[in-house]
Amino acid sequence: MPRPQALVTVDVVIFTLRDDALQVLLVQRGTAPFKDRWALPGGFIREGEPLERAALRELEEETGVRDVYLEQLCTFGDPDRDPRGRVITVAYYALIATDRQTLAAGTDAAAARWYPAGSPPPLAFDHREILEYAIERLRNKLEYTTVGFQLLPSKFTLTQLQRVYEAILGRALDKRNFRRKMELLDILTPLEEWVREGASRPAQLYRFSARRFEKLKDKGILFPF
Amino acid sequence: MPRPQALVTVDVVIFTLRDDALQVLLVQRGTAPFKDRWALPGGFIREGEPLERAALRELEEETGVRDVYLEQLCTFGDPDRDPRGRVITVAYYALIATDRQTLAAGTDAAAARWYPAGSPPPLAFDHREILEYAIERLRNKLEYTTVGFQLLPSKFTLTQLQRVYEAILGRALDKRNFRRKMELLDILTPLEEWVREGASRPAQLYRFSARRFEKLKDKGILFPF
DNA sequence: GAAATAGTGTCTGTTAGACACTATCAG
DNA sequence: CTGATAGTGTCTAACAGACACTATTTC
Repeated sequence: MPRPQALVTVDVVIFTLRDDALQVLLVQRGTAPFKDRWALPGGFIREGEPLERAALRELEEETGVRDVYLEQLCTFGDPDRDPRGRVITVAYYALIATDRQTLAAGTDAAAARWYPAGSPPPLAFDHREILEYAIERLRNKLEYTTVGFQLLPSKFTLTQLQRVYEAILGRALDKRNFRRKMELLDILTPLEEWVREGASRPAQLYRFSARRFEKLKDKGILFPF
Repeated sequence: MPRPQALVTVDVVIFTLRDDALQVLLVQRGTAPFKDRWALPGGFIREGEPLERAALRELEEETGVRDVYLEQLCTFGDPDRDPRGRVITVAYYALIATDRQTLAAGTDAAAARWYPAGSPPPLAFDHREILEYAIERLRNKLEYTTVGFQLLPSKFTLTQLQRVYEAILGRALDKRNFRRKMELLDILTPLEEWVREGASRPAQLYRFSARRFEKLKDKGILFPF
């Protein structure tokens, strides 16, 4: 029985929140195939390198950030997805907090840009498909996990948190209902700090309480959005 | 930059329901490594073969069934997960209806057996991990999709359907609440047929109505288990 | 005091979960 | 009539969703 070898890459869909919109990091390809096209950051795995570590490496090369939320998404392996031959890619997605989204000055990031996740430019390979799948997964995860907090700084206002949910879900949420649910979930710790956005009443800062969330999970309580 | 080639396999976690318990198909390995150990059905992808088609092929080789529910699970690629070298496996899981679970007479199935999914024998490679992950995924999917129906014949009784949910969720459900929810979801079509299990009152047969389910999905209504 | 955002409470309809008895069949 | 499984209804507590005004700040 034949055992064809394959090349293996990892691609990372790196999300962040900018201007109250879900955005994704894209890099412009410098070489063929798809030269000059935009693509998801990614590359070949190295000898002896675990898949997730390869994804973390690509992520750090492009953004300079570490310790971020990273999760495997799906594997794409159509025989003709890459004109160079049989290349199988394991896709990951990552969430970058708004206060950590500076791009690395490294060589790889020469042509890297944030794009609105919902309206990217034409993408190389099957990266459009990967991106759409990642958005859908993120939307689902938002409903029963706390991934949303990964997009915010450690201290945030309730309005900022609501913006995260609205940006990902793609619809407006009622302020009072949103706050009531957060109150009910009891996973936020209010801080004795306030911030002011322009000329208006200051907003109280909160911190995510992972410990309380663990208790909720044990009881099987899920998020209600 | 080095581009190490890798061997790519697919492994399939094939679930079915037997004796009111969730069971999984395992095959006994005939060759090293892990000779004589039980393992998930799977094997190397072929030249030009898409991943999902490879999984379907393995599935059919072991069970003889086609047209079953199959979904990609996760990809495992630790450098030392296979002593033969860098072997990356794309794991799938499949659901076989109780009335289609006859094993193929083919060569591969020489040593194939159903085992309770929760208490398998020692497994080769990292297959134990793959199996546990598949069970968790199935449990989650049960709550917001109709995968449960894939484990039943096209005609089934409400009690059979409840057994599916109980087997996968691992807990007893209240008969009246279960039936009320199914009634409410309105995705079952009652048939004018009854079956008798032993010496008792006959039970009405139902059929899953995929069309009504699609309507529910459009409205964003999910399953309430 | 005008503009801007933060923050707060009630009502209603739906649903989840707990709970026990009658109906129909074979032997 | 016994044993076995099918089938049925109510009450309560929790939650989702709709909805509008006051509070605090800058300029």
